[in-house]
Amino acid sequence: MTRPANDDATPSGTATGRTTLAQVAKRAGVSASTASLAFSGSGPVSDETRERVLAAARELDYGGPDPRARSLRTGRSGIIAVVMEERIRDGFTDPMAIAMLDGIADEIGAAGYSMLLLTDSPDREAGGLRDAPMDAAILFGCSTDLDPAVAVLGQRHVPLVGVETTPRDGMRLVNSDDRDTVAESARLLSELGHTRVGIITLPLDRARTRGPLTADRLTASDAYTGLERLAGARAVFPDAPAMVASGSLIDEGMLAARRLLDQHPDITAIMAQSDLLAIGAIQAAEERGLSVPGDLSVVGFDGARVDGLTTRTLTTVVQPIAEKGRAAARLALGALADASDGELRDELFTSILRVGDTTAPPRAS
Amino acid sequence: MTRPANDDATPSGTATGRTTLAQVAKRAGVSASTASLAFSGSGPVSDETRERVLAAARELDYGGPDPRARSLRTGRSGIIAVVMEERIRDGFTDPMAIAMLDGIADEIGAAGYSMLLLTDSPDREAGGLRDAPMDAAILFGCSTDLDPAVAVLGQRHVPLVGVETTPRDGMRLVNSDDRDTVAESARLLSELGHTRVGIITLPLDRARTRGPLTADRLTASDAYTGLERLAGARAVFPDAPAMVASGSLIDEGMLAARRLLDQHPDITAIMAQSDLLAIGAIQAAEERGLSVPGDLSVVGFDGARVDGLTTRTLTTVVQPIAEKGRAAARLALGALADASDGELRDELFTSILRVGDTTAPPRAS
DNA sequence: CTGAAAGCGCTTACAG
DNA sequence: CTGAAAGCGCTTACAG
Repeated sequence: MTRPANDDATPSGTATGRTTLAQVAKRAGVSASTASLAFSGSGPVSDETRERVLAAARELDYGGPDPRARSLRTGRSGIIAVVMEERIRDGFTDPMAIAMLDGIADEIGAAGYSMLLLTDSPDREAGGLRDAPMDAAILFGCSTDLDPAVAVLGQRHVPLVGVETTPRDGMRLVNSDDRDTVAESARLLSELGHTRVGIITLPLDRARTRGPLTADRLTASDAYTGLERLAGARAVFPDAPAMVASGSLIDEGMLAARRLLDQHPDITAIMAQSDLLAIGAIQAAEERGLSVPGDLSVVGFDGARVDGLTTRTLTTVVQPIAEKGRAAARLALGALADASDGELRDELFTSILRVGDTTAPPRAS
Repeated sequence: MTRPANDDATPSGTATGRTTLAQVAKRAGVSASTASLAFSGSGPVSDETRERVLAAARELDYGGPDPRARSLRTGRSGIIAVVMEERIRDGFTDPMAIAMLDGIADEIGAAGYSMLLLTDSPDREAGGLRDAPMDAAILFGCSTDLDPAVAVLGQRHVPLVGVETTPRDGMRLVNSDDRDTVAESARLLSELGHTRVGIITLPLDRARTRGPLTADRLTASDAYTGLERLAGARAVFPDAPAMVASGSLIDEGMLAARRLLDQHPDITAIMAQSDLLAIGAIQAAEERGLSVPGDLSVVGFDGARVDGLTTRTLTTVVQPIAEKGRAAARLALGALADASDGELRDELFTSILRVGDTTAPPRAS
């Protein structure tokens, strides 16, 4: 729909004004093939010839082979797309998203590829998803609903890698054993003697609706990450009340914890589905005079290093987030190498429960 | 150098396996031109013909025109690059960077373009800067040194827009009046009665070296943003001691403030060059029993909404950061529309001093 | 080590 | 409203 307009100052048979490889070759007195080889370094060219070509390029102010033309010819654009389901402002307030993106960029950059950042906001037409050049795409986010993006990209036959998403046909996956590790942290609480535990979850629908988790909402949700972590907690505490946050934010953790403590004043521990939510829960507890972990134990998830919070060590599940990003990038790059795709396998990462100073036995009541 | 390898499963005269527009046209019984028009919607095609083409596409599982070919033909890739000088992990811990990126993405997306994210880390070969397709580039960061990126991109004749950077030939600029607004916040302190003020600055060199700002370091630095804000503060307090932080982080603000308070125990106010640094300064003050603003006034810069810090309102300079991002995107897009480039002007934004509850008269001594 | 030729898949004047 | 033709700028077998 909205697509770069071409105005009219562009090709139509006549030159565009820009220097081309052919012109450089002519000036250097060699063929276009040789000039091409001189630039790419991927063929046998005498040093002297190469020098002549590069000199000609300098004289003509030639900036190197046009990536657009190369990309058409080679069938590769050198671009890997990363698709987030939220707008940048929301997605990147989460340090986990940033750390993963960093891992992706690392691996992609080392392979000579660049990263195209696309958002799959529900309110916008597919945009870059439909039109942008890309050799593969990595999808991530809280995964409430990536179907539209998957449909568009699948239609284009772009190899797809999902991070923390529901398994889907024709899509490689990078996941971690969240359910198990959350269950492990729940058992820690259980062994400490806790029996009444509250849960703060990540968003469970696209609208990011806040509020108590009802049976209806649970059934309606398809938010992979949130549901997995919830299942882990409820494996140990089947009846634990849960409050849904509208994002992985400290402020959201505070809001949810306040409501949880209001509605269930008897809980002795809170399991938060992210470290930011956990930090918010701690702040909420402290603002009403509850000490952590004396009066309330708090468990997080992520193992995020949060700037400005050096005072205490959160009990949390540390996930290898940058490594997950790198794995996703490797899968995406791998899908290009093998046309056969057969060798590529989903990657399942293991996280580790780190016991900090925010958990303790419940106060004798 | 490192450039997507072509392996060998690619074009050489024979088909690549993927369906092409020509095949779709043939099946629909129309010419390639008509099929193209049916997809782009930019020409007169009867509804019935269009339907026939789209049906043929569906039957052949054709995902739409190949962006690589379109881009060669039209001379546009539909991609705007955003170049940060740091690695993603570092650049995106700054909420200002994220907010600006959000503004950029907004405007770029609305115009049907996508955003390529490149980093210009000193330790890596130019990477995407040299090879990636792009129609224009936006450069930002703390601007200690963007010269290498500018050189590479300039060589490629890519239109350039700099945000908060030193003016440079052939590059459009988006800046704000930081020097003036920082001076204004300094005058606020002065009018409250402060005479001994400490400054915490953003990084002033590529290595992001911490420590007291000496005359030598000041001379050696070319960090546009940091130097401008420093000049504003010293316009009012010429002799104010300054401590250089290694990033815009709460933890860095704490470190710098501690050293400042150690070395200059008589200061009654701290001017920080970012809100995160200011928050760190407040924490440092409180950890040694100084109350803010009773014992120490603290002024920030940015007007960032920092998650988890709802308790107080920082006195700070609020800059229209997302608007700056949008302006940068508009300039980049504008550079494509006008080949003539003549209409495009630098954009200078105005920030506003917001007086919060972290400033007060100095305690009578 | 170098050159001539073909063609990647599309879009756009142009002519009807 | 539709078709035939040209060509965007490059890279890559292939032949020498």
